[in-house]
Amino acid sequence: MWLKLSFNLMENQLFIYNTLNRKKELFQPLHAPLAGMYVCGPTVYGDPHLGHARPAITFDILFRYLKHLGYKVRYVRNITDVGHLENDADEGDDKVAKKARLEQVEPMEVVQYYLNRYHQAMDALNVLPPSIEPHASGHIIEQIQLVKDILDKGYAYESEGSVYFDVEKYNKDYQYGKLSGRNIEELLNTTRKLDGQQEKRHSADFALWKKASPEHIMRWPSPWSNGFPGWHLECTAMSKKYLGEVFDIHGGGMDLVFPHHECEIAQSVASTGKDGVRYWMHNNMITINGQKMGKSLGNFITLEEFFTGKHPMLTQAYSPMTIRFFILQAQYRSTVDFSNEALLASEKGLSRLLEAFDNIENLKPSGQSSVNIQDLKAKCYEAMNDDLNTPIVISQLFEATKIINSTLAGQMNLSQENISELKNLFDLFLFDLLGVKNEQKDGNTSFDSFSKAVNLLLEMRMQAKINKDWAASDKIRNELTAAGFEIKDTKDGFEWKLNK
RNA sequence: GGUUCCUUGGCCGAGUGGCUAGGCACCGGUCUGCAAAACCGUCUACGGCGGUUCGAAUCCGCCAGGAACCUCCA
Repeated sequence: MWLKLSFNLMENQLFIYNTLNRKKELFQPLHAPLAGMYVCGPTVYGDPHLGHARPAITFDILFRYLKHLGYKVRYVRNITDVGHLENDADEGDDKVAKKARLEQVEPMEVVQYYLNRYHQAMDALNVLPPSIEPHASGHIIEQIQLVKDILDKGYAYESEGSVYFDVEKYNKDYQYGKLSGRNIEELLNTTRKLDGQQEKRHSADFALWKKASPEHIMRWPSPWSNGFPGWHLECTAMSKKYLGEVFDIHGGGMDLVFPHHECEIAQSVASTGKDGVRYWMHNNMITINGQKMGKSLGNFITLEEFFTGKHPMLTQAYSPMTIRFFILQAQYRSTVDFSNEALLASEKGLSRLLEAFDNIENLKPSGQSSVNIQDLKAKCYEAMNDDLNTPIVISQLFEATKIINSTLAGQMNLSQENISELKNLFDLFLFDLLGVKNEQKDGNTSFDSFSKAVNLLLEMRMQAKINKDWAASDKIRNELTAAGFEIKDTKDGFEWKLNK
């Protein structure tokens, strides 16, 4: 184990883009072979949409790759179930509480319902569950302690039962805004005049603890009031609890850079004096007609709608693996624009890869070969090491596909060694690391008998062809095609697959 | 208005100075009873204008267009 570990870690130099300095940096965990990563999970008050799939899949790839490199990874992805206000200036309803009131159920029923839906969608997308999935509501004690710590250090103040982070004071001692590149002094100077009605000293201050209004149902006792924690607090408290005061990677969507992650840094530095996070990673947005797909814009399509095709903008249903592959065909820091055309292209491309993989077992080895599969593999590693450049990995798999198909067509020769290398390449990169599932074949126990029946029909068709009974032959093919099968004639017989 | 970033062929998307990914679509060919699939080939782009350089999609400047964040959003 140790030999393998050191080999992998030595051979692979993973560079990741760090939002803190906008550069690709060599990943060197604090306590190798341990690696810690924390990713902002969903606020569970609505169905997960395509946008939620992006960070989930992006950091799933990172999780898988780090493990493959030999790290012992602790992956924490939180569930926000309290404290996320729908409006802001730290005013307005809690998102979960509002939904609960509208649907006349317990807030935790809302949370459980949408969390289940989220898990189902992630499972369909073959996103591995994180090591720990902590709920904000389950860590109120830790959050209260964090507020106390920040108060003790003098970077927060109490105001009418609520506690706010003192951004101005913090900025004098440290630098608020270094992640997002914001010059907070300008902001402070230009917005100094408040109307005096507010509890906050300054509009840039953010809530650490909010006193609950009488009708607010989610509330906990604290030294300051019966209330609830501010949104930014949970991530700092829970990452510290499970990963330590300083840990390796923090991920999330780019839209969280400011204010959420900026505030996390401030909370961490204010309470412990240390920058909690060494590598900040942010995935870009999925757009629709060039605009961010988001809840507030109302232009989102839920994952279930993609899987069922039931949305006016969708011309068909798309399998979870199509969605996953579509997302992986773009580098995670690029925006990716949704369209039916693009999704359809991914669907076809993916099925071509999977067919090629299935055909590896049909390859006949021949003595001489001129291809170098190890070279493809090396390029895949190189791409993964370059800030998880999955589109390049995929392009290499298409190169492999070309080799497989050309060999099948008798235009190329592969040695037995080549063939097993190809199998290994797909197993490792397509299935293990990119996390694609071969859906048609996986775990379908009735598939065998089903296959036998289809094979029987097609054998009858072969017989008809030999008898030059084209009417019978075409009838079988046409009916099967109409039933959703795709039939191919080959040199020695036939192949078939079921579309969707 | 401030901060950050983007603009690549019909579409989606890689590519941080020379070796000009990949997918999908289209078209032509091979194969086939006819198809389909597969294979081969074709199409060779970098928003505009300047600059640096022997050489730029890639570096610099200006202009145009777009996006994200600056309120909640992955």
